[in-house]
Amino acid sequence: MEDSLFRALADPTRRKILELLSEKDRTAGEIAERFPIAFASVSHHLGVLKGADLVATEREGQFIRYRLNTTVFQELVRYFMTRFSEKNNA
Amino acid sequence: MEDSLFRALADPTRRKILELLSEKDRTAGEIAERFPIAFASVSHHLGVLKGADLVATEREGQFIRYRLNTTVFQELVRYFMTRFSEKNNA
DNA sequence: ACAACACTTAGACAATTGTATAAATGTCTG
DNA sequence: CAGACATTTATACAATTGTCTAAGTGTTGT
Repeated sequence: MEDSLFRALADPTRRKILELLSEKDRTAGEIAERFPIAFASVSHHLGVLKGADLVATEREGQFIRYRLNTTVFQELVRYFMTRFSEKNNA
Repeated sequence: MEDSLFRALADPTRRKILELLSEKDRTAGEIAERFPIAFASVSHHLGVLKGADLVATEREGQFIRYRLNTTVFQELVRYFMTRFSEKNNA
């Protein structure tokens, strides 16, 4: 498991971004307008999420659309389940 | 989901400690001797893990025994599965 | 080519964090 | 109770991080 992955998840703004993306894919601007911080700061967070491979991007004209990389989340769930969680949960 | 939880998981030393505890419960000293950093530093990490409720402690004479709190890991797995992971994984 | 728009990158700064050493707390045994 | 042992807490400091403003890159339309 990559260190960058856990570091990326450590920030609440980034987790909020991931939750927004779990609803549907969104452009950088659509994401940024949801937060009280500067667009550039959100862009920085998006870069961190991308560096951790938690999201992927696709250019759409002027826009850049972000989407969740569900594969990484599956690996994460597997990591926690196999190592730390007891086997008998509902 | 608590912010402290994700912050606690962000450090590689702390994740290593959790992996050690997933094998079996251990005292602070048994954990500390596995790392190249000062005992006090490991103790600090243990405090962070405890603050995030990822571990629990029990005094045993002079020793303090640490154990994994598997409940929190189960909640974590559920958080990731319901929000982020697609449903059709093996 | 130019201007407007969408977004990222660079540079600076304050806040947080990981580590160290030193001091403190708690427990056991003679 | 004194001394040894196990561990935590206090304090300090360098490294990392989140945020900002300003500048840069890429795309569209005139």
